[in-house]
Amino acid sequence: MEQTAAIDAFSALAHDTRLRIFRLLVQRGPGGTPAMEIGRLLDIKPSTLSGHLAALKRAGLVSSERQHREIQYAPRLDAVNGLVRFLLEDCCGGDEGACSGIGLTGQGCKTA
Amino acid sequence: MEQTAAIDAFSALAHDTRLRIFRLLVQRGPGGTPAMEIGRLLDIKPSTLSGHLAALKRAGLVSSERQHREIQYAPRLDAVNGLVRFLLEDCCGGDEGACSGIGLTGQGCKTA
DNA sequence: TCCATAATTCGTCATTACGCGAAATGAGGA
DNA sequence: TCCTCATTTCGCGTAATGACGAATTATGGA
Repeated sequence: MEQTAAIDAFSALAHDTRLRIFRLLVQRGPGGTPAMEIGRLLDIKPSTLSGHLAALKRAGLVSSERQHREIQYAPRLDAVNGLVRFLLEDCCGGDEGACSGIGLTGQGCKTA
Repeated sequence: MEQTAAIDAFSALAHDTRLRIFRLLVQRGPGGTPAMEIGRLLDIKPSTLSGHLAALKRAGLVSSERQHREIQYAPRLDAVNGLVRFLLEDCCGGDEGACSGIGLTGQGCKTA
């Protein structure tokens, strides 16, 4: 994960509609949700939705796959993992114990 | 954590300079870093830096405390934790096992 | 009290992001 | 092949964001 990719991801999430879309996809699970259904559930116009889904995809936060006539969108949870690792890289200068007890073990923060 | 707060936090991180500031603070650790030193290390003008630090603080991502003549800024790692929890809330509709193996246990995703 | 340094506020200009209607594109079923 | 529905592209007006110099405020030492 590099700076530019992280910024793209954070930018994608820093928007009311896109954040709602992403969280909906998380709740729907890895099976995927058709674009049209997202729009129906969240009341988003097709052209607007299309742009937001494209942004989320460009940011690597969602994947898409065609199923018959519809395109299914699914969240990429590994992207979230990567973001957190990037944020916490070299946490506390590698000083074990300095950043303890935040419950992010394995995310770049070496201690629990 | 609510939607608005999450958007503020993601917006704050969705910027080259602010992301560099936050990651620097993470690496520096919870002890805090004086504002001026941040500016010196990252080559940011005082007025610009001030605005960015204010944005990060408004978003709840950093805390500040006065030490003598300087103001020390420290990262709030619990905020990162909160963001991830918010993102993954009700992951997979609560279906244990559906979202396995992403290494985010305890972050809102119920399985490992 | 006075000064030097730390940090913030303000104003301006340039750049970019959003929403959405209308039109175009694309894929699959009959 | 033709038709229909799903999705994308384009263009416009509007609104928000960012950088930074200059001026201002605030803090602690002499």
